[in-house]
Formats: sequence, structure tokens, C-alpha cells
Amino acid sequence: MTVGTDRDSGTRRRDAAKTRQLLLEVARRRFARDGYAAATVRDIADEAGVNVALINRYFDSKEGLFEACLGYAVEELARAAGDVPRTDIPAAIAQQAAGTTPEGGPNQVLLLLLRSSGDERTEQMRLGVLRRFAERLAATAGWQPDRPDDGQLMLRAQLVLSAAIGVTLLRASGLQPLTYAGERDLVEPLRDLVNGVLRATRPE
Amino acid sequence: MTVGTDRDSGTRRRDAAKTRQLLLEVARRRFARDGYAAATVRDIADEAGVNVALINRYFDSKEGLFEACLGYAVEELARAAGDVPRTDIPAAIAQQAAGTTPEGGPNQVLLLLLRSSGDERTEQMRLGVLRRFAERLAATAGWQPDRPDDGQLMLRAQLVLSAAIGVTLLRASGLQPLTYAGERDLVEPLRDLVNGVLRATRPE
DNA sequence: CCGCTAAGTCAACAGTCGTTTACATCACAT
DNA sequence: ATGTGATGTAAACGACTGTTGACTTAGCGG
Repeated sequence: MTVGTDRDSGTRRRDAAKTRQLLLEVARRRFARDGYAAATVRDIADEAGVNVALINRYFDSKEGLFEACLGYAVEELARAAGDVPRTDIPAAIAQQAAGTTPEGGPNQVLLLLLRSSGDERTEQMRLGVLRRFAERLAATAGWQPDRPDDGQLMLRAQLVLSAAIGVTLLRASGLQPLTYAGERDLVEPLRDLVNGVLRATRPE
Repeated sequence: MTVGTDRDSGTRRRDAAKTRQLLLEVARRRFARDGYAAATVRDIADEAGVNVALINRYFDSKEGLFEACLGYAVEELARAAGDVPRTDIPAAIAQQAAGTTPEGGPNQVLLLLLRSSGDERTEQMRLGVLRRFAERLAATAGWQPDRPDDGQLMLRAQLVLSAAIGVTLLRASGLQPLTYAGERDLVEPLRDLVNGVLRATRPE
């Protein structure tokens, strides 16, 4: 083998890229679930099964680790938004929301977008993603970047975004039946919500 | 005067009830804005202009202070819900949301409902308020406690609650134009949202 | 005026936080 | 096989956390 000998085939006991990735996965879940301040680097390192010092080695600081998590969220959200055929927003929202469970399910991207570290630069990063996301939502209702907007469309788009984020949060809180509603249960009500907010004042 | 002499008329330099109240007000704002973990007892005490030890004297612990804040939120929310004529939910939501500003405005009750201390008992308290709030919302759409619900109505009511909480959160994040939208700007879009979600499948 | 209790302050405690430094160990090239 | 840089570990640092006990002082009754 080209990689070092080990009991497990094809894996190395020491792989910087792999442990870095592992730290990121754990940190994303912990930051999303507990928030920045409540999530400690020791907890993250322990759950990842590595030493605490590696966080500072690979990410400089706790803040750096959080920023890396946020960067991942940005990419993931851009990727998810890119797949949406621009007509079925509710389905996309339902999918995102459904991926968030109280146990810290597979997908907590939207939750991460709400956690704050207090750092100004990270905060701007966060706001930028939210703004772009809202613009994309507004575009589905006829909003255009150059054309002067009276603010109504963008405001309504941000209202939809609010709902998407609120659903994710309340699901994480364990509120029933919302928490244990499947993706399919969420699509229809969300469609009514989006239509109500965005199509209500649509000119044509 | 029956109260002790002081430069300010009618006020005492030492008043347990008053300082307790002052601590509560500051704590509510700090907990709502920064979350439980990030808000330190020293910061709260300093902003209130009193000594840190008084927090433990009056509220036993930081957890006790947080619980007291949550209790206030419960009362405040019940009071606000009591005034609503049960027909104009959107206006009430808009009012609550409008009271939340990024600088930590006059009203952060909904924000407080999302902050978690990790304590199990406090968590149940939090969930209880959310549940009751959702039930009240569902009732406006015809839901009744005894009648068996297929989950649709309650789910949709919780969706509205999600939107209300999401708006409050995003406003606190500083997202524009949502953040600087007045109460009057919010009412119409919120009405469309509530109608879209709750009236869409209404039988009659 | 004096004393006693309530109200508030002060300083320190033990624990935990993020971070750093010095050391050990593995993987690979030579 | 062996040295060497990359990878991971252990232990400690100072700062900060919530909390506590002893102390001081204001306010009221006598």
C-alpha cells in the first residue's frame, strides 16, 4: 500500500486531513446545538477523540474553528440553493428543516447561521449569507437587484427566511408535533406559507 | 418621610426590592441578547451597578436568575396574549417582533424563550410556554383541546409560531430591511403569512 | 443617641476556560 | 535501517467563571 500499515485497511492512524475533517464535523454539531459560548474546545476534542491542542494547531483558535464551520455552512447552503429549480422553494426549506433533529441530526446548517461568537468579522460573514439567501428568495417573487424595490418584496422574502429558520430552531427545541414531523408533513404547510407571503401581492 | 433620607426625593439608597427588579431587567436583556452561557453574572451586576454577590443573595444562583427571567417572560406573554381579541394574531406578532431591536430594545420576550441554560427543569418550562402559545394559535384556526387532531392544525400553528420567533431573531441579527421595519410595515406581510398557513385548509 | 438588622461590599475560593510549550511517536524518504 | 519532519500527547499557564463567607455600612426602632 502507499499508505502506512494499519489494522484497518486503507486507513492511517495519523492523517492530518482526516482528523481536521473530524474536528470540523463534531464542531459543527456542537456549535449548532449548544451555541458558541457553551460549546467548549475540550468537549469538541474529546468527542472527536483527539487532543485539545490540535484545535489550535489546525484552526489557530476556537474562533478560527467556528469560522471554518461557518464557511462550510456557506458552501453547503450555496450548493443546496443551486440545486433548487427556483420554483420549489418550500420543498427546499422543508428538506433543510427536516434535516435538523433535537439529537443533532445530519444537517444543522441553518442553526449554525444563527449562532454568534461575538467576533465582528464572523458576524458580517453570517449577515452576508442571510442577505444573499433572502435575495435569492426575493428573486423568486420577481425581485431584481438593480430595479428599485420599495422594500416590500425583500421584506417578505426575509419573512419567509425567518419562518425557515424558526422552524429549524423550534424543531431543535423539541416542540411536538413539529419536531417529529417528517419532510413530507412539512412541505404542504410550508407551501401555503410561502405562497401566502410571496404571492399575495404579486402583480401578475 | 417614611423612607430614609436621600438626595433624590422618595428614593432610598438601599432598597432590596428595587435592586432585585433592576437586576432582573438587566439580566433579561443580557440573556436575550447574548444567551445564557455568554452572559456573565459580573457583566449583569456591573451594568446594574450592584455587587455580584447580590445575584446569589436574591436568586440563589445564575440559573435561578435565568429562571426568574423566564418566569417574567411567561407572565408577560400570557398578559400580551390575553389582550389579543383572538382575531388579530398578526398584529400581536408584529407588535412583539417590533419590540425587539438589535440594540436590545424594550421587548425581548420571544428571544428569551429560545435561550437555553441546559438545565432540565428550565428547559421544560420553556417548552411548556411554547406549547401553550402554539395551542392558542391553533385555537384561532378551529383547534380544540379534546377533539382529536390529525396534527395538521397544531403543526400549522407551530409553523406560525416559528415565523414569529424567526422574525424576532433575524431582527436581532441586524438583517435589513427586516430589522428597521416598523410595526406597521410588518402587519400586512404577517397577515398574509398567517392567513396562508392557517386559513388555507380551513373547512368553512 | 444607640444598637440591631437588613442591604451591600470585598476578597478569595475552587473549577473551568482557551491557549501554549515541551515532549513523544508515527510515517515516509533515503 | 534510520533519521527527520509531520502528527499527536501531556501538562501547565493565566485569565475568567460562579459562588461563598466575613466584613462594612445604611436605615429604622427603641
